[in-house]
Amino acid sequence: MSSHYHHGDLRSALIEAGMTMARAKGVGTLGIRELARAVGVSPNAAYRHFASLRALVLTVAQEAQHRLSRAILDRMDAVPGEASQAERASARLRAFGLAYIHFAVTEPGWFALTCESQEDPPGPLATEPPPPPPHQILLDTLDAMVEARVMTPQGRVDVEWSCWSTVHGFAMLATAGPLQAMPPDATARLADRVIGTLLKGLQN
Amino acid sequence: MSSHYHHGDLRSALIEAGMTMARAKGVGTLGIRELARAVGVSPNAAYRHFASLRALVLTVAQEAQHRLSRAILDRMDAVPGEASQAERASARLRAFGLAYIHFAVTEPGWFALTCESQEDPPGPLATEPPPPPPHQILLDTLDAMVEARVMTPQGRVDVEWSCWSTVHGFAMLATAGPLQAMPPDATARLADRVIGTLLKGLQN
DNA sequence: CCTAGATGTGTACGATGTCCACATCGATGT
DNA sequence: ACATCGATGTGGACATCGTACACATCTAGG
Repeated sequence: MSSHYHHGDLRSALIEAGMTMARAKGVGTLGIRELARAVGVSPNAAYRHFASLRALVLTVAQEAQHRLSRAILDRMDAVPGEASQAERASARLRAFGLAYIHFAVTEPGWFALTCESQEDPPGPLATEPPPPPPHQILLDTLDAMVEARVMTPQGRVDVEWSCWSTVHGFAMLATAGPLQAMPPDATARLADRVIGTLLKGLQN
Repeated sequence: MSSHYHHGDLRSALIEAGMTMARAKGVGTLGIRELARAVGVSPNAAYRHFASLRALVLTVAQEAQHRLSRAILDRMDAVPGEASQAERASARLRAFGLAYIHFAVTEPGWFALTCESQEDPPGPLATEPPPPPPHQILLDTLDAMVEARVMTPQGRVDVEWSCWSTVHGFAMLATAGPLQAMPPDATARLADRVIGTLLKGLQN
């Protein structure tokens, strides 16, 4: 019989199973055997597509990072055309931070995955071109701010690390730190304040 | 013979072994069997002192947090008496951030441990009284700033989260993120800049 | 001195990541 | 049409891990 001895697209199936499992039970629970079980396949089948558990996790992490980027871009593109280019540029930076934190709070499992995402040599690229990584989006957003004259070129130097530190740090505190227990709407309000003082520090 | 069948102070020995191992090989490598082996004792002996591996790790994490607090307090106390109370208060906040980041960069294994430190019910307290947790140190430092009139009471609201987000986020980027490869002195300079823009954002 | 509790040992079980040999399938060339 | 070969999936084995259970040993108090 032409049974399902061959799965068809095991690689994608494993990645997807990894995403659902990370979302449901956290990053640490990702395991070769459990993932293979979820897909209905022998544990060793996974080794035809990934060199090790670490490689699998890294690939899933890359997928999680893509979703983060898309969430950020969606929210930034939803920023209305403000009166001035300057206002719009600032509003887009604020949207970046809020989207980053919102993603972390609403999908903590996926967010934890994005933190594992390092340089990755693995397999074939996805069908659709990957979005730019969050870091690149941030750089572009800041460049747009100096172009809109809301930030001076010398004020621009190294500020990406201020932005990323603040936003990433808040996301950490909210998902794995002392803000874990805070209700989501309160977290969102606090995030808005924190990003506000960040923007104040960036002026001129 | 009064052999070493009983170890004497196995609990402390396990904690210390956990600290050295976390420092050398990272947090993820901490294991009951390996720690017991390092102390020269049967794996199950550890269970007389800790309910589980998780409990052991949490206890070691608490010890790491104490060292973080002491490192912060040391550096803050080394801040010289400035011309004004106001300058000194600001300088102490800056010292807090720099000490936090310096600890993370020089002892990444221990810093990763402090991130696991949650509320902990475990065993007997240490002989000497524990230092206040970093969060409390930060709160006191900020209160001193409003007392020194370098910050208004309404400006004080929620700023601890701005400070902690920035400093903790930078530490994360430097130890587990894209700044990992940066040479330590460059990291220190960048940290100084980032804390600078944070302080600018806190003004008034 | 003897007994009871605290502390350490040994064995065992289930689960995991990964290696190896083998089975099965789809495409390819004759 | 058919043999073959590479890609893909299976099964079994091994070392390691956390941890539970029964037992050994030491130390303190009556």
